[in-house]
Amino acid sequence: MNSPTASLPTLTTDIVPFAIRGERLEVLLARQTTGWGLPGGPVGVDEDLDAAARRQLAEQTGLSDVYLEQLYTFGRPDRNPARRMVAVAYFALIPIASGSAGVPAAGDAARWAAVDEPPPLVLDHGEIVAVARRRLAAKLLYSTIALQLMPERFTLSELQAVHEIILGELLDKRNFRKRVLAMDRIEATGELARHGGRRPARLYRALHPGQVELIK
Amino acid sequence: MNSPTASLPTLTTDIVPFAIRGERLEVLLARQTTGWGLPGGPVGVDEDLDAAARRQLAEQTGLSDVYLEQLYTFGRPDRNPARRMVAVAYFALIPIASGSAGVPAAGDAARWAAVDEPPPLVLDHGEIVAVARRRLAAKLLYSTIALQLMPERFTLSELQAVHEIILGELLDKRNFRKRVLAMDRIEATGELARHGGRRPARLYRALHPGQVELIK
DNA sequence: TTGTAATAGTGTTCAAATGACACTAATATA
DNA sequence: TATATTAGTGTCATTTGAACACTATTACAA
Repeated sequence: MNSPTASLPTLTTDIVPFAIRGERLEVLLARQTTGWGLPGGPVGVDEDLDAAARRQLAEQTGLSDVYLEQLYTFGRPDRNPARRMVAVAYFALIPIASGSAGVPAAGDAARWAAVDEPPPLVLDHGEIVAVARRRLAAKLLYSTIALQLMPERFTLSELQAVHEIILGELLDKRNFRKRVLAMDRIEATGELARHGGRRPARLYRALHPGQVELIK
Repeated sequence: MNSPTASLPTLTTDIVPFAIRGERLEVLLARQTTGWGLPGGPVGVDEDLDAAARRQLAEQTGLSDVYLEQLYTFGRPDRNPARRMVAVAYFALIPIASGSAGVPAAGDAARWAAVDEPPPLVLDHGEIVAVARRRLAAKLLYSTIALQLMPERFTLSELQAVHEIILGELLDKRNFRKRVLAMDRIEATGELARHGGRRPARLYRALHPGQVELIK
């Protein structure tokens, strides 16, 4: 091994970028030399870990200004047969594309994949996705993390659908509304969402966008 | 852009070894050149992260076979002014010394300190201890993690005292017993603990020692 | 204009879990 | 044998959580 710091593992970040697309929870993958994997890569020698994750996500997928949370550090010596690498894993939550923009998935260097039917991923990235998914589902129940997946304005039905997709089960509409409104972390904007052919829904917004708060 | 073989941050582990001693929650510190800090140090180039934490804990404090859990990875570039270091932090839970043995705190290379009145620690180790303490308290409420701090046999009063010390509040004896027995993770051994001058208490043991299970 | 299809929105009731609360039992020692 | 000390136990009220069905509003088609 001829790395300049022979006694040290290479340190990288890997990011699991989640978004709700269509009726599914999906992950944004980045093309790598040996196949599809998570966005990520080496941490600069004077670069903050969070900053490295943000930079790599932006460089490899075009995504910026998203919610990012450190997940776990994966360091099994055999996780990369070629070279010892330790990965500080993060997950990112990307709001549902509201209207035009959508996610700027840079050409064919990136692609979305359903979390439930993922393609084979390089190294242990499949395991990292699974850990991230469990963490996300667990946090739904006692935090406002789901709001990070929503656009700036959203209906309660949309918010409920996001919960149902991540948890993989249907929720009772009345109980769900009681619960999220009792949290007191969203407010009605007074506007209505028109979607044609049906009753319009009230639009809500997060009271503290960008913040994830623990409930109870 | 940083190439993978450019200079790399040094990767270390730091361990927060908790134990209940006397009526307090304490942390075991290791003497370092610049003062007191957490046990830990550089990860070997082909060494697993968990294994590195275990090794360093054993080398620096003599402790082995303890519960170890990855906490968080601290990587602010300025956390060590001398050299860029990224620390994968763990916490360890050391059972209450039952009887003779006690903790083999290797001479004056190690010392215990109360978590609530810690001495000044090197680098950001004070912050790491605080994060670990919060995580420990949070996990008390929905897991069997407290059992890792107990000796093989213990009374319910002792277990309650451990909870009270970590949570920093008094608990109702009847409700506490109802709750821990309903978890169905400990069993009475049939033996009694004699302590002189008072009614003897039944001794219990963990049904699945070494395992930390989530409840509900 | 009226009917229909589609989604939005709203309370109550029962069961389960939680939290507050006080006395008797068993031992060692004075 | 009296006292001090800790162990051990049950009930009731409140809160929380889960199940459950109908009316309201719109766009569009007939």
